[in-house]
Formats: sequence, C-alpha cells, structure tokens
Amino acid sequence: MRPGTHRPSVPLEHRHVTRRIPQARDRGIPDATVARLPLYLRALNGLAERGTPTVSSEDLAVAAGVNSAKLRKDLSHLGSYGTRGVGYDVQYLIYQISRELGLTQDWAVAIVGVGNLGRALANYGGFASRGFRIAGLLDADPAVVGDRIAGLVVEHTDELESVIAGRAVSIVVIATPATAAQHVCDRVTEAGVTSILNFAPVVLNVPEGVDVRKVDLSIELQILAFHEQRKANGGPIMAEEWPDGVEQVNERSIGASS
Amino acid sequence: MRPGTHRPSVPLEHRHVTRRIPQARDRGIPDATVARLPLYLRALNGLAERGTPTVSSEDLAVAAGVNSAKLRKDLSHLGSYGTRGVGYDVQYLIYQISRELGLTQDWAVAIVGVGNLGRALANYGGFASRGFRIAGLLDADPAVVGDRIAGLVVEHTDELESVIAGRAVSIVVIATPATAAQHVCDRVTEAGVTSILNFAPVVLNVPEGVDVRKVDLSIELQILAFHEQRKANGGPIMAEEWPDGVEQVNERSIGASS
DNA sequence: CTCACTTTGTGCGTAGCTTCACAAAGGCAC
DNA sequence: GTGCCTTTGTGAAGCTACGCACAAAGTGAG
Repeated sequence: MRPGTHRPSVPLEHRHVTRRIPQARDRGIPDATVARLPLYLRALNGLAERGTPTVSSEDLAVAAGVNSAKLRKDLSHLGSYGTRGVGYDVQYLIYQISRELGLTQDWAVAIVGVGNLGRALANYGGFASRGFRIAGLLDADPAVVGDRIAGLVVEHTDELESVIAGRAVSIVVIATPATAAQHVCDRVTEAGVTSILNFAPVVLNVPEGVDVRKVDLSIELQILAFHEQRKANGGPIMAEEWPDGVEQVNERSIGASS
Repeated sequence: MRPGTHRPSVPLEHRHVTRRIPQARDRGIPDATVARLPLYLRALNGLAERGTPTVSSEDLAVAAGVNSAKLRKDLSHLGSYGTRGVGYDVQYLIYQISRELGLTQDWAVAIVGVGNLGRALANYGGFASRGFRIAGLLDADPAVVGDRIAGLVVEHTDELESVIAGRAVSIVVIATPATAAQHVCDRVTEAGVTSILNFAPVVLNVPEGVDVRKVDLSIELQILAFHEQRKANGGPIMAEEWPDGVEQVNERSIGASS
C-alpha cells in the first residue's frame, strides 16, 4: 500500500457532493436538514389526509419528533414559507419540500439483486407514492430471472447497462450479496449512475461525484446492542483483558477531559 | 455521552432517540464513534480472514472508508490498544471492539411483522454471525402464523409478551405496517424491552430510557433524489410559487448519455 | 386604528465532531 | 546501546449543528 495517498473513497455518511462551487447563488442546505425534510414531509402528508389546513411549527415538530426551533430553522433554509401568527399552510409546504427534494419529478429506480431483500424492496409501497418508480429488477441467478415480482419481470444482470440507459434509470439499489456489490457498483457508475443505495455490507468504492447511501441492518443492531449493554450493566464489563488474561491495563481516564 | 443518547447528526440518518439520562459514568463513547465501530469490526474481520496479523490505522481506515485520524481517535476512546511503530493487532482489536459493542454476549431478537421485509430479515445471515439470535417471529395475520421461516415457526402476536419474557428477548425489530407499529411498540416496551429497531415509517413514541433506531428506505431514496437533482440541474429551479399551471417541468435530461 | 396575542425567523452561545499536525513511543539494524 | 524509522495517541483549531430566547411580523377583536 501507499500510505499517504489514500482517498477517502466513500464516506458512510453522505457528504457534500464533490464539487462545491461557491456560486453566488449558494443555495446550500445543510445535510442534516436535508435528512430531516422527508420526515417533515411524511408528517405533513399525515396532516393533509386529515384535512388540516395549517400547522404551527410546534405541532409539526411534535409530529415529526424533533425540536420546533430546529424545524423552523430547517424550513427557513428553503425560504420563508410560513405566516407569523398562523403557521404553515400544509399543502403549500408539502409542495415546497417535495420540490426541494426533487419529488415533483419521477425517478426511475433499478433494483439489483432479487433475493429476500430485493423482493421486499420491490413490494414496498413507500416508493411509488413518492415519485420513485421501479423501472427494473435484475439478478445474476438464472433461476430467478423471468420471475414476476410486483408487476415486473426479473431480468439478467447482463442487461444492466441497457436497462439503465433505455429506461433512464438514475438511482440504483444494490441488494446483492456482499461479494457482488462492488462489481455491480462499478458497472452502474460506469453506465452513468450517480446515486446508489447500498444494502450490501461492504464499503463501496466509487468515482467522484457519485453519492452512496448505505443501509446496514447488522450495524443498526450492533449499535442497539451497545446501548442495551450500557443500560444493562452500567457500562461494559470491566474485563479489559483477553479472556485468558493478558496484561494491557487500560487507563483511559487520563486525558479524557473534554 | 450518556447511555441512551443518540444525537442526531449525520451518519445514517435513521436515528431518533428518546432520552438523555445524564447518568453518572462519564465513560461515554461519542455516538458518532459507536456508529463507526461496527464498520471497523467488519473491516477487521475481513483482514482476519486473510490472516493479516496486524494493521496500521492508515490501512484500516482505507478499508473502512474513513479518515485515519478519525479512526485513531475513535479507537482511543476504547483504550490504548495499538503499538506505536507497528499498528494494531487484528485479533486483539476485534475482541476489544466486540466487547465494547456487547457482541461477546448473545442477544435474543424478536421480529414482529413477517411480511416481505420481516422474511428478508429473518433470512439475513448477518445477524447470527454477530451474536444476534432470532428468538421469535410474530405476526398478527393468522394466514402467516404457523409458517416456518428460517427454522422458526411464526407465532401470533398474542404471544408477544410471553415470547419476550420466556426467551429473554432484549431487542425487538418492528417490521409491521405503519399502522400497527405504535401498538406493537407500546406492548414491547411495556413488556420491558428497551431497544427497538423500527422499519415502519412512523415516529415511535416511547417511554424514557428506550432506544429506538429507525431504518427508512423511503427516506434514503429521497435524500438521494435531492442530491441527484442538485447534480442534474445545479440546484432546483427557482419556481417558488405554486404550480399554478406552470410547474417546473424541467424533465431532467435523461438518457444515460449523461 | 390600536392593542393584545400568536407564531415565525434568526442571532448567538454552546456542544460535539472532524481534521491537522506533531511529540511520544516502540521496533529494528547494527 | 545508539540512531533511524514507523505509527500511535492527542492537543488544538475549525466546522457544523443544536436549541434558547427574542424581535419582527402578522391576525383578529373591539
């Protein structure tokens, strides 16, 4: 290896897209805010279904599970869409957030890997309702190719490039085994895709300008386990040694000042 | 940071938690660090399989897709487990991280909701290999109860409390429809569960001390769409008004020609 | 019109996270 | 042992995000 010349290939956390030209019109919305907009959108849709015409930041914040000041600041990044003394018009805000997130247009999504997870995703209703249209299901296993799932026929991964090009796929979901993920990733990025949602438990290496978001079930459970352990015995067991007792006394209280 | 505290910041933005009990014990490991430990663990396991005895922070950082300084600081929160001039002993570090995360013990997990997603989760191999044992599958639909999935027989949700108590379930995965999620959540927290992994697209309301982590497929796609839109047309078009007949019809220049 | 009341939008202090850069610590050759 | 080289562990600086608290802006009654 060559230490020193490594590139932080793909951040787990989505970070700013690579080229951040400080334009005059720097409409940069903080990533943390972007991540919460879908949450607000969902809460707003719930209100809309019940016919609520307007909502205060306080009520919406409760519905979305966040602090109301944070919500107001988030929304202020989109513009000044509220009315003081009244609140926000539900329908109008839904439209504005949708537009900002790009949900007013249709996104063609392809799912690669039609195992259990891929099937679950294909059948998940939450996509279609938000402007995401599943345009293709692909798998490398001939036994699966040809199956009909959620109204689509599974195609072979040989067709990957032509499906992407032919159906204007702009987002690819990788739900393959870990071993195949990087190869699929290489092919789809090569084909021009710049947004990937990865369910495979690997760190994908992508060219600049490609966004990867990762969902990892195992990691979520491990984080829960950490907190559960904390709650259970007020901190990890103080057996800092190897099971059979090596030394390496760990005094990590030193220098731990904030 | 105290137990039970997730601070919303970035990484996989599915987090939302409840309370921050300012308990004593400043042995807190930053949440951001905890969220990355599983990543390091996976990278280390990969190295271990290939027989690598030691690894430098630089190499491990590359494998995990993070900055090496960050990795070192993260590890320093666990203790001083490296050797200057050499690096980290792979096996030893695996053990230390596992212990810190609580993976040296066995966690009984119950999955509620055996739809497409629940099945996928039940069949997902990544759990068992990390100390998570699926101890129960439950569903409210009589048509599903009795099915055998991944070696387990699906039980009716009526049995929820007895399954949790009888099999020492400490983590519950909610994979039900959104409408049922809060009810299930209430019952499992009432039964003493304090760690929940929620796949339902709702904000769960939980008592203090209960950790909820959320995975939301739709939200991930929406965040990708936002960035994709940015890349496509350098920011949303300035049609701030209602579609009033004139919507921002900017069909993104399709064609994989990019 | 004026006043009382509601709710937004935001300045600001603070806390936490990331990254740099370097001294300290250990191994290795001889 | 001595000196050189590698790599860790961490102070310190810079960013980003959070949330309080309040002025500004709007509503509605009389």
